[in-house]
Amino acid sequence: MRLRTRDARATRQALTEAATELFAAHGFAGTNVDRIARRARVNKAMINYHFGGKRGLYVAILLAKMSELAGRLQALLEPARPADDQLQDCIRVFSSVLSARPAIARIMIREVAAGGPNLDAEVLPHFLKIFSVVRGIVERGIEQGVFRRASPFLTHLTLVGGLVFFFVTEPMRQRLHRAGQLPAALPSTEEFVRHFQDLMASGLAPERPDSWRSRR
Amino acid sequence: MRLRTRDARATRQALTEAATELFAAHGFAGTNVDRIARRARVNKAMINYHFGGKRGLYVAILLAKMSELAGRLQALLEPARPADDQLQDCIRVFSSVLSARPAIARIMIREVAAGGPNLDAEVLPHFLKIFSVVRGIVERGIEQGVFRRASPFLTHLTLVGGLVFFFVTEPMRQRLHRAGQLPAALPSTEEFVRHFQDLMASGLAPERPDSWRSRR
DNA sequence: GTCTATAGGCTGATAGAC
DNA sequence: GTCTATCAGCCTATAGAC
Repeated sequence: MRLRTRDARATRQALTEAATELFAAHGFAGTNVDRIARRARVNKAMINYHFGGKRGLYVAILLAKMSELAGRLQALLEPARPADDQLQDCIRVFSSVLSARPAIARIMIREVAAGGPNLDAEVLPHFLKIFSVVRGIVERGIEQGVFRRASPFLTHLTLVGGLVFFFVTEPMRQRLHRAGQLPAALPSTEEFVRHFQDLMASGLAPERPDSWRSRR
Repeated sequence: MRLRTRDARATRQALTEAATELFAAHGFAGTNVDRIARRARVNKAMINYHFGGKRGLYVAILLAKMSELAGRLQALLEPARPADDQLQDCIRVFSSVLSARPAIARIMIREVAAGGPNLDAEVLPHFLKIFSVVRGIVERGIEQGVFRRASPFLTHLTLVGGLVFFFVTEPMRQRLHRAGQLPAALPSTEEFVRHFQDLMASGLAPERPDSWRSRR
């Protein structure tokens, strides 16, 4: 009896992991349950038994990943620290979560590109939570005088955009790299994180006090 | 005879336009040829006649859009101007092309998320051309002393990432806005472009000469 | 909880008339 | 070039045995 429960957990996890990779690579419609089950080494009827069907499995993945990401980012805000430090942490944690499972970014961007048809009342709040984290950091940074006055929402979009894009495009970069068609060195995640932290930090820094040409 | 040719052109264009929207919204696998044909008010057998099938139509769209985008960006480099001005132009032109047809960004990001299985020897060069435009601007900016030393490739990724992400997410922002679930004002394309130009400009500006704390 | 077998719907492609 | 009719394959979901 205990063993049965344990097996069920393992079955669910195997299905989740296999489906995450396949949904990321081929999209929801492009993935068939046969392949998910084969990859998970599980009978395909288990998808219906445990998740209520292909879409149920997909939504469960969406919910689990977004709630993990939002939770980890929100934890950043608890210790009161300078906003510019929190911004660095935000980029680092966001990257670390996406880096551990690049599939998340690819699934999310597909979902958003479709207009979010599966982002229901359960998943949507996690999206908004991530925005509120970034907004909080930006607004406090402006108050503290460490950031210039920039739109929190637009800053959120460029921040998340830069991060998500890097991880969404990673598989293709690696493919081109292997094929010898990438006209640049393959950047590591750490290099990217440092680059992006620097870019956002100086991009949001207060205007230079010294003379600076005012072109455009 | 002339009329026949004219009709064929119109048929191809109607199919291309309808398919562009549907591929963007639902992906390649999530779009069926019946819907494309119905939306284009064209018989579905025309897809096979004119494009050799669903995938042929998809690849034709990919090629046309990427070649247009790459061509318009490359035209920026012809007049020799300061690199920071060219960067502003690059962001403006890129946004203007994506803004006129947001579907392009969504199709491209889906394709890249899949690892680029349809980016063949014909389409790939246009991707690389876009990179070489950005790289050229960054490298010349560093030479000219208007940019700090930043990796051209990482700069390319963050630049394109921020732009593409904005347009990929636009339909969802509008949906949330209509549903009253967007916790911020809906930003216009012009606002975004200005925000992003400012962010990249100060993010790439040379290090401040005056005293600046060296934290991190 | 797991597995097999199968039903039932949908889809892309094409043959052939015009 | 365009249209209709149709086929053959694939895909999700489930009934029912264990």
